[in-house]
Amino acid sequence: MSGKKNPRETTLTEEAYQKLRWDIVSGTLEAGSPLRLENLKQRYGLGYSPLREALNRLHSERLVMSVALRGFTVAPLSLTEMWDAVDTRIHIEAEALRRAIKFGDDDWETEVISAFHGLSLKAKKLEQMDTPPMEEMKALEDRHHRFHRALISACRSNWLLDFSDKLYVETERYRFPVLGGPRARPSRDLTLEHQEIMEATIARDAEKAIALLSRHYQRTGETLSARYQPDAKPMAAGADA
Amino acid sequence: MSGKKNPRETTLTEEAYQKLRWDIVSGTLEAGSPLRLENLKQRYGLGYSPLREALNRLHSERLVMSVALRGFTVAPLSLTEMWDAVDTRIHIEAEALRRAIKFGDDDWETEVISAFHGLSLKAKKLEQMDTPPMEEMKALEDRHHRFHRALISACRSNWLLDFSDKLYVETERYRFPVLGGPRARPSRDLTLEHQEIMEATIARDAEKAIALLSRHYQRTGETLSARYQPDAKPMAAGADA
DNA sequence: AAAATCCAGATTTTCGAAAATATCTATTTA
DNA sequence: TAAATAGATATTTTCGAAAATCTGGATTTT
Repeated sequence: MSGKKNPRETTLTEEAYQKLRWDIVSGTLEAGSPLRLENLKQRYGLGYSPLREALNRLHSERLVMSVALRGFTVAPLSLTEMWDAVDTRIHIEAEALRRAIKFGDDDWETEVISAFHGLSLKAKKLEQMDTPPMEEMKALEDRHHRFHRALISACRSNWLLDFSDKLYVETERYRFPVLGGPRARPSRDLTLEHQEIMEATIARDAEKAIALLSRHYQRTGETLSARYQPDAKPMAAGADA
Repeated sequence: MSGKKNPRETTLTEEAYQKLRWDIVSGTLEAGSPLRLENLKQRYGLGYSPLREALNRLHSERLVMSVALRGFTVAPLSLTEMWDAVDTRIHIEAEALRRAIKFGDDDWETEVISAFHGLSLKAKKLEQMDTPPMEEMKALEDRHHRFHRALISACRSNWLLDFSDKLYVETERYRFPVLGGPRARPSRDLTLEHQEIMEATIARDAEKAIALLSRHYQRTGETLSARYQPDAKPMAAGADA
């Protein structure tokens, strides 16, 4: 049932990319650790070519570092890099949201509402579970991404959308351990925050929607900071790298 | 003298990347045309692996399109894409320049001035030539990039710098045929524009510098539009793709 | 005739061996 | 002893053949 039939459904490069990406974002492959091709070949049962192509793609997304002739490593985590991603994301998506609110049509509104619902349902479901399985975490991530993408999807700029995606990937990595870690989501109602953003957007109140979205990201950054600061271990090299 | 000794100076992937990139940006490889591996293998005398890796890298920079199992093509040109790149660049670099002016130190100022001089000298030299050789064009491009990069180099955001680089590559492609084409640079003194930007920046007048930089990019967009509009042929598929 | 099926030929993708390069250890030299 | 050199090992990079997949045209079926 799981779809691993013989007739391949996609390229092996794509498979390698998805698996590596997940293992990095989820922390299975630790930040900073070297990615030896022989290891990966064993681990995923794939040849050199698809692995290299996947690693190069991940390099362009800044999830892995690469030094010519010296191979690949999982990109390090650092608070300053995290904040850079958060700040830049606010700058990019504020503009994108402004334009989406200006240009968005009925289909866009529908997609925003639909994505919000899909997200909040899944979030409620996961909240009630003690230890959600990986599959569910992944599904939640997908819906979260879909919602934020939907908000700005009508901005009519492929470049803004592209950059937003890049930054989503980056911040996903920092957010993940928080979600999975000590289930402390204190004094914060994410679903409410999403709902308020959604409502201001649909109401075409650009300034309010932008302010709410910015605050949403800002708070996420603060949560991550608080999470990492006390226990500096998981971070690669202090908060400076 | 040219450095093609046996002991390799860099990876073949890098070599493939540089050559392909240049051939695309300069228009030698026409927009939209297919990039068959067998051809490229002949053309550059390289094997499949380095070529594929280079093509994937160019794909992530949007210079080539890629469809799984159907190979690569040179990315099409379109006016709307060009304007998207220009507008996004203004948005990104305005913020980056604001921060650079805020944070920049003495070294930064020095680099900005130095880069400006390098650029204006080379520009003056090229202006006096009838048909500048490719090498000189390439050198001018490098200095032009160096100048614009220097302006924002002190912004303290790797993401803004990264995005700016991406957009530079994209716009370079559209700018190139204009430079090489009918040498009509009517009523426009690029060196003066650069100088004004540089001076406002060094004077730490953020608003003025941003306004000048934005206008600079805006005008470039208009020049390119005017260049392409009358003769719609060179564009890939109208102005909509 | 239109749609569906099947076959070459062309092209991409993948593999693992071979070449190139880096890294580590032992040995020599100053 | 410390620095320099050389050799052995580990790792990445590159190559071209083989496998998988697509494309377009001819043949068959409805």
